[in-house]
Amino acid sequence: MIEGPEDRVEQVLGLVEDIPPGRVLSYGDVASALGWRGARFVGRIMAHGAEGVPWWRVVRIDGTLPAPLWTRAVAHYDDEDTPLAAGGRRVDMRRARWDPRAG
DNA sequence: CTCTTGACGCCGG
DNA sequence: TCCGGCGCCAAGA
Repeated sequence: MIEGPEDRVEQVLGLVEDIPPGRVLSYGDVASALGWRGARFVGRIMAHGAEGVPWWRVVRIDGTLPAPLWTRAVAHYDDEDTPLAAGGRRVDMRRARWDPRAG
């Protein structure tokens, strides 16, 4: 199976769409789940082609997102009852982190 | 080809 | 807990 850049984008977006409401994955989680180690590369894909996918379900390892994005994401977290921590300033990774293998 | 730029992550202080 | 520094790796200039 030969994988080009296009396929990798498809794999990332496909996995992101599978994340259940109220749960999240870190950029690194997405990368390792697909067998890579470039978390930044996942971030780059999200920044460029994440239209149409639940982008707010992919956060940093510490449960945060860049300020401008966090502002928009909070509304979704409220909808999906995503567990937050630190006074609503970050996702509670211990409870919200999803295991792609367990499904 | 070299240098800069990130929706990242780990390690000190 | 909150920065700052450094490594990482593909894309663009």
